[in-house]
Amino acid sequence: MLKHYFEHRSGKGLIMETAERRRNLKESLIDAAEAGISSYGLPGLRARNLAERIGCAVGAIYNVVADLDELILLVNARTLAALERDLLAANREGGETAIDRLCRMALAYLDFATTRRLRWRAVFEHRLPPGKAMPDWYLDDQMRLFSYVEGPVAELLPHLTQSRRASIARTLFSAVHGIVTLGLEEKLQALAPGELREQVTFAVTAVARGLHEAGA
Amino acid sequence: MLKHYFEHRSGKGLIMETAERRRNLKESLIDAAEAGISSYGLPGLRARNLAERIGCAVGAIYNVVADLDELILLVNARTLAALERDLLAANREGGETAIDRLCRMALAYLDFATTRRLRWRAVFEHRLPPGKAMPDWYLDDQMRLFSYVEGPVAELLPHLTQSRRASIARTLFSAVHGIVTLGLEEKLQALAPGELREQVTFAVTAVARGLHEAGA
DNA sequence: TGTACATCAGTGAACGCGCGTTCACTGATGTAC
DNA sequence: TGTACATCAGTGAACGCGCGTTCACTGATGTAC
Repeated sequence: MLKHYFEHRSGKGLIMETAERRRNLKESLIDAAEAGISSYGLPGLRARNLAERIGCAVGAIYNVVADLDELILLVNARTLAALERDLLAANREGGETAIDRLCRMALAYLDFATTRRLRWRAVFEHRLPPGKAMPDWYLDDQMRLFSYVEGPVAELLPHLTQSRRASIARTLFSAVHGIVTLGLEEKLQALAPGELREQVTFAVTAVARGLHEAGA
Repeated sequence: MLKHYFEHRSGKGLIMETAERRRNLKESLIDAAEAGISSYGLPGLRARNLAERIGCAVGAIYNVVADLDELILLVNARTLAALERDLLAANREGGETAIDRLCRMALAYLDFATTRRLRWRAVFEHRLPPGKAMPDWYLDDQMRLFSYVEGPVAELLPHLTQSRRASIARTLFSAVHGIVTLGLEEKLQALAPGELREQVTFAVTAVARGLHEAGA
């Protein structure tokens, strides 16, 4: 039946009209959700709001997405992907030492979090209701971020086992995450803009030096 | 008028009957709020819930507290005070090197966060509505935590300026905070219990060594 | 000490709001012949 | 190509819920004389 449909219409440029509209709707739904979160954080994601912004009825949302939770996950996945790009770029950029590359990645993380503060925070603040479990693809997206730090770490300490390297990469990532998180926390006394950058590079180089010394 | 009241009643053991009941109510209100948050996080704090738990009417809450937000702040202040005690104890405990003491404090932080996970998380998750500002006493409570790290840091690097020392202390604190936060995040792949402890001491010693080398 | 009055802690039903989600309906799009 | 029918994307009013907060009321506690 579906095959027949394909054959029947192929070549007319009208294939899957409605399926395409569906995709477009989903796309602009995510766009709108992203915009809302970027401006107001997770509370900026309201069904009626989204519907108004993309010009559809509230009910239409549920043709394309099961939940608002699913929508948040989709937005967060985008955020993770964007961060991933920035980290990769920072890692590739130049041919300096591993420590330099680690610093650049850490600073890229800081920049990302600074410029997309609310969207970035949503990744950590959102929690699914008690019953539901995170889909695997999302968990993979998260874990992959840690792995980008492994390259420079391996270069710095070539004789590490795989699991040890992964552990150190995660530690390094988490430490930078903490400095960025508390540094951007407006509940705390604000840091001078440059000071935060300095703290990040300082911490990364200190750890790296300490590692190097310990590894030797 | 109030004086008269004091004189009139003094020595009867009935002084300030109602004021005392008020204090008691406030106390058990905070207790109940703390219990709710400890079990269910911030969503565990509901007016009707609290009233039921302490056996009073919903309205009574508002005789003693302006807001549920104020109540959350009071609970968080308690949490910060408890953490403060643990950190101080860890700092005082023994007479070893500064690095050892830093590690013990970091581990104390980890233990605290582990055993009081939801209550601890509430400190970071709670946000006041856009209009309201954090009271100063609360901000002080938060900033004071950073300062406990300064002692060992000063010992490690005696020639630092005051502001540099404060900055390094904050960085160290934040790094540990990040490792603990992501390590306990159940959204992420769980770490083996011992591995997290190892990561924390590892990071602290690495930074301390790096610092020492840089300072020399 | 006793009495008349004032205060205000404590009550809990009711208010008001915001929100996610549903569902009976409609009409445009797609299908079959 | 044309026609009758089926599907299902899209609609938006309505449902249902949970919640913070209020407020008219009551009675116990405190005050004045």
